[in-house]
Amino acid sequence: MRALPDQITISEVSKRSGVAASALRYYETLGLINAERTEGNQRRYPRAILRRVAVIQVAQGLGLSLTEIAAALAALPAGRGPTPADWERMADAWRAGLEARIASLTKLRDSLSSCIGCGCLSLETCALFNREDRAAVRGAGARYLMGDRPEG
Amino acid sequence: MRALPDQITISEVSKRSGVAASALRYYETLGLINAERTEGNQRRYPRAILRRVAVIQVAQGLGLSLTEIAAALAALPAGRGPTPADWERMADAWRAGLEARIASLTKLRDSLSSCIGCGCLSLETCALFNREDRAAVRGAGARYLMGDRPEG
DNA sequence: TATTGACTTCAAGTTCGCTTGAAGTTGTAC
DNA sequence: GTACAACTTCAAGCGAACTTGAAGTCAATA
Repeated sequence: MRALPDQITISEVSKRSGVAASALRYYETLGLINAERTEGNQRRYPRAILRRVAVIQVAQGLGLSLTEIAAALAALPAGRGPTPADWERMADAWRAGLEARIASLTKLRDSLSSCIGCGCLSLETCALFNREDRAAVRGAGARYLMGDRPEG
Repeated sequence: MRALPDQITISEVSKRSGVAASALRYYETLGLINAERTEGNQRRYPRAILRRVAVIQVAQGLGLSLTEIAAALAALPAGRGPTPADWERMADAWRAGLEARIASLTKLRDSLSSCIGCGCLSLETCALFNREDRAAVRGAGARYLMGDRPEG
């Protein structure tokens, strides 16, 4: 009565979630997930890991970095899947982020449209040069795309 | 009567455009910009370079990769700034891309909202797992974020 | 003329989210 | 008990968009 029936291997998690085993190991180094080990040091996951991985995927799809996701998941009980309440709280915060992103993209589009309309080439004074708008466009990766550095 | 008054140095371009000199040199290796050289091999730019760099910045802000921008700029006369007509053509194409991005983010937000509403945790069947939506979120960088690989 | 600051090239480093490969260990099925 | 797939760790590589550093050259000024 040692091995519970819901211990699954990394390749099974990989198959069921669509996330490569190497990626799952990588997530572990970042503290997004964790696993118990067999006597021979192999990972064994509880079934609830699938939900946790699913949430990670959704969050990534929303454009969050793994670090941000790690922070969100850190608020949850240990290595298990989130409860409906947890999920609701997270999703709500993420939706707000999404909406902000949509808003700035819309603003950007409007600027571009009016820029086309007026045929302006005095770009220096153009609304498109608003830094905030530009920063909001970037998705995952390329975090230091523009103006994020101290630059001595 | 050799040196025309509109030849500016790389540091001046950098100051006026806000783009680091190292970045300008990098752009040159990618064919985005180019410069004449002094006898001593230093770069000298025509003033029109500022408009060209400005357009690069706007395009980046819209989420285009430098390679994509290079392709767009390749249609323009040599190393000079774009004419109003050029700009209009490019901006129009870019606006279309922006609108597509806004549309998929909006769809994503709606999925997330309904997901919150129903409190669903059967994430596997959730609209948020639609790959197309997720792929559309990424901005500059992280091109192979999900599902872009052959994966033997 | 000498110095200083701006410039040059080239190679290597950075971040993010992984993948790939090497070299060795474990688990399972026969 | 042995074969073989699946696992382990660790180091290195990728791609985008740059930055940083080294080592040397050029331009302007006192």
